[in-house]
Amino acid sequence: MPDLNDQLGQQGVTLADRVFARLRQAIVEGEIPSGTKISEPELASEYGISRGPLRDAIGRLEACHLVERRPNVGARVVSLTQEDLLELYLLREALEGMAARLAAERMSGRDIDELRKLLKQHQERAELQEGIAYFQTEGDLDFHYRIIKASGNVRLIKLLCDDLYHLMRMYRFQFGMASSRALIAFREHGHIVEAIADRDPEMAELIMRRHIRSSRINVELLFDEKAPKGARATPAIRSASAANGAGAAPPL
Amino acid sequence: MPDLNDQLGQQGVTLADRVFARLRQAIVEGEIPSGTKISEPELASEYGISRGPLRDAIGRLEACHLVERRPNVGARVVSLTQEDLLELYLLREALEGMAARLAAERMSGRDIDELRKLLKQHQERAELQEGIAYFQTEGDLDFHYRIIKASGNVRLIKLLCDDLYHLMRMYRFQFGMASSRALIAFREHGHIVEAIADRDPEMAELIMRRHIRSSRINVELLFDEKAPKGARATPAIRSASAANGAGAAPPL
DNA sequence: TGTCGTCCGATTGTTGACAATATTAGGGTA
DNA sequence: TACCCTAATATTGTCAACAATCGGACGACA
Repeated sequence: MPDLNDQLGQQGVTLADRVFARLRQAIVEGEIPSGTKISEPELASEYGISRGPLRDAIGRLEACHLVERRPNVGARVVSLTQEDLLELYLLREALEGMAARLAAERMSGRDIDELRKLLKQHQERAELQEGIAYFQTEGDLDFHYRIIKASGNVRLIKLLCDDLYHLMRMYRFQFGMASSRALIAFREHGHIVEAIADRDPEMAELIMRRHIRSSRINVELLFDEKAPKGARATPAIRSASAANGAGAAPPL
Repeated sequence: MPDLNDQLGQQGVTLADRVFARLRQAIVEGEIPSGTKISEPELASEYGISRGPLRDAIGRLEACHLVERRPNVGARVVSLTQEDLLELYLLREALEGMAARLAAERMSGRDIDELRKLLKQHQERAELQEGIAYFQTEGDLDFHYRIIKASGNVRLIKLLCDDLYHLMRMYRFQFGMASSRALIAFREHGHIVEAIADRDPEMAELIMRRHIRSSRINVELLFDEKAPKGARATPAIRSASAANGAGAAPPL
């Protein structure tokens, strides 16, 4: 599982960079639950740094919509709403459809082979775990991630990988994923690869869009049966290491 | 011409907010040319503020891709490349196509009338100036802006209006706009409104996508004849008030 | 003469203290 | 008892100084 956006390899890594990456992971994985107030003095002392770089990091979190900030009040971890998730799916449908089309046009033969290999790995793992863990292990996001990168559109890649996908992961950590669609989704992935291998951009876009649309509708149904009215998200997974008072946090 | 994103009306406006808005405008409108190094001490003294909020503002500029930052080196105003502009158009095609579809589904009748009125105003002005100034006066962006907002998709709106559109404006200030397409574009706007008024989402998306694609191809041709090889942008418009040494900058 | 290494200056990253604002607790009054 | 006003407290926004890093100039050496 390659890191979603590896900022390794670049030269200088500042303090704010590290605390940003760390906070993002903590938020996405639910260690800091939705709606939590981000206290600057508290976090600063926990990480053993000053408020300067911390504020910088919080600013970046705000930029990718993981926290919301109000002047003179503070920042809170975003509260994920049903509507927001559906909007996210609509966006993904348009953007990843485009990515699939571009990938079919520009992806190298070697990368297509790599993609096939990835699916084969997923298949073995999926068979092993009887299809229940395809989403949880993020094999799904990994697949989508590769196609996005294969699009070659720098701005599209940044947008999806740096911003939207962390939000998607956050939703998955909170709500879990319906495993009923795992097998279907896996097959659809296969069809997408086929379309790309056939160099059929329109087909690749079509299937990708349908793929994401199906996911969205599945989520909609899930929401409707669980919470009839558009209710806020109540965290399902608990923080593993949120209650470890002071000390905490290995050095950056 | 309403402000693209009015942060008026909200309560507390911090120093960083104001300097951010100001810097963004200066960059977009070419007052601070492409590729310029952003010197923190210099700007801080010019605006009469400390480096703290200034760094915050620069961070936000980086978030919307108006400046690029390297650790321990500094920030530079982005250099607009031909490839980047074409990527931008591809993104717009997907996103605004989606916006037009959603607008056709959800726009209120009253807002449609408003949109018609806007086009009528544009027509009068366009006739007055013989079609040459449709793009320059940003009537074009204004039209697109309304449809985006009418989509009702909060995330889509933020993405397009807060980030991508400032970049588009920056390109227009640098390269100017081909006025040859002004009349055509105006007519296409009319068709889009008709499709929306007909509550025909598919048609609205189709026309919007074609509209933006035509613009892109027009830009491509323009680039090809001007600079055969993918050359960097050389600023065409000069800063009006860049040379006013010290003093400068009315208070924030 | 060209290249490498070192040093210096300047800029950025970071820190801690100060000022301004919002939240909350408490008391007074209708 | 409920509501409003006031004051205390804590948090955020801002500032100025310190430390770390980078870019360029100068000079030594092949």
